[in-house]
Amino acid sequence: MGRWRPDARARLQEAALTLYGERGYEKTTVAEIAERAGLTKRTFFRYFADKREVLFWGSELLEQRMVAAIEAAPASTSALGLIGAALDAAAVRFEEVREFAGLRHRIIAASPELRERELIKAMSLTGAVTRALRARGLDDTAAALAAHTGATVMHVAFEQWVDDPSRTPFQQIARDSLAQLREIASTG
Amino acid sequence: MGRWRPDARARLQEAALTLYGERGYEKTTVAEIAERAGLTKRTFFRYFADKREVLFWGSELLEQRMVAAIEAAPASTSALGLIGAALDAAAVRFEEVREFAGLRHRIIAASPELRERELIKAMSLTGAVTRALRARGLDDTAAALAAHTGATVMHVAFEQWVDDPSRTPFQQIARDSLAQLREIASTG
DNA sequence: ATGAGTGATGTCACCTGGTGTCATCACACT
DNA sequence: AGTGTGATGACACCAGGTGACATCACTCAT
Repeated sequence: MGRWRPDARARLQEAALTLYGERGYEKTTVAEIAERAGLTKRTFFRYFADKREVLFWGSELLEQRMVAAIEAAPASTSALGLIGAALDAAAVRFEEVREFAGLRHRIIAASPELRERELIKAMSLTGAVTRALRARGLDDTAAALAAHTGATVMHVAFEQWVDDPSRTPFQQIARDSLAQLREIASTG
Repeated sequence: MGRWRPDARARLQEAALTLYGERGYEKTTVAEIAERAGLTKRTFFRYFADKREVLFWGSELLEQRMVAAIEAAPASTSALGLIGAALDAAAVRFEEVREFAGLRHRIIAASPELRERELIKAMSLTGAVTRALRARGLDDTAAALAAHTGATVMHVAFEQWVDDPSRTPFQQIARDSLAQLREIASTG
């Protein structure tokens, strides 16, 4: 073993998730998280900008994958087709973290402070998707509308997926939701 | 004059707006705001739940007025017509506070922490509008879609209105934006 | 092998947001 | 005159967050 136990960041994340789950976010102190990870409060703040961010580390990865999926789609793909590709990429990521997704989601839902943070992350993601769609030739309005639509579908599908006991894949739920929305849009 | 100078809340709001504008949100302490208002930090927190909330007090009023407008619309009004009525109500409110709107908007835009708070307020508003639309007989999906659409239009129109030197009324900008969206939706 | 970095961590002091608790005191009401 | 009452002040305290500096195992050039 090296000088320090490795994976300090992962240990902090795990400790935080456990403690937030056991006592709730507000009743957990950063010092407690750090102690459980065998570190100090100061080190916690070297890895995470604040007490909330420990639950959101890795969200850039989701963003990158969705943007990459949009960039990689065939040239003829329609706007909603691009959204579909991005949602498929999100599905892959979600399945990777399914183990923690339910607990994490419940923790966030229970705290206004964490919900605020989640919202701004979602906005950031929508902005990135909008830019990726513009880069694919969509005009500003169409890109923004499509990105927001994708965000709505992702949100709805996630809620359905996250605590689904039958473990239906996210991809399937998202595709169904998107198809449903297509129908509403075309018949309304 | 009574025992205390009246309008403690308004004094705190004004002091906060001024100081946030002069030094920025993060470099202003609550103690400074309170002092400028002739009060103490403890009293600040009796009027406002936290340092951010002082900029958002009154947002329930906007919500109430928009919901009331939806409730009061003629029975035959379409979904987008209800959104239009809600936007008209918002316009009235915005013109009432136009004097402070620009500064307030710039302060919020400059601080991630304040943008988080603004987002959650917007979500709360969208939720209230969704419920009001459901109460008017729209099904869940249609209500949510219409409310989100309204939120998008309001956001876009607000950005255009808030620092417009020619002082175009919000109502006009919002109506134009909504009409534009109707066109996009019907031709797309 | 050795001595000078290097980088992750610890230590400590500090500021500020936020809260609980009790004191104060002008006013109102009896 | 006496008794609330309600807005405010005073004070102590906790926890999130930061800056500055110390530590110390490891690396690498000489």
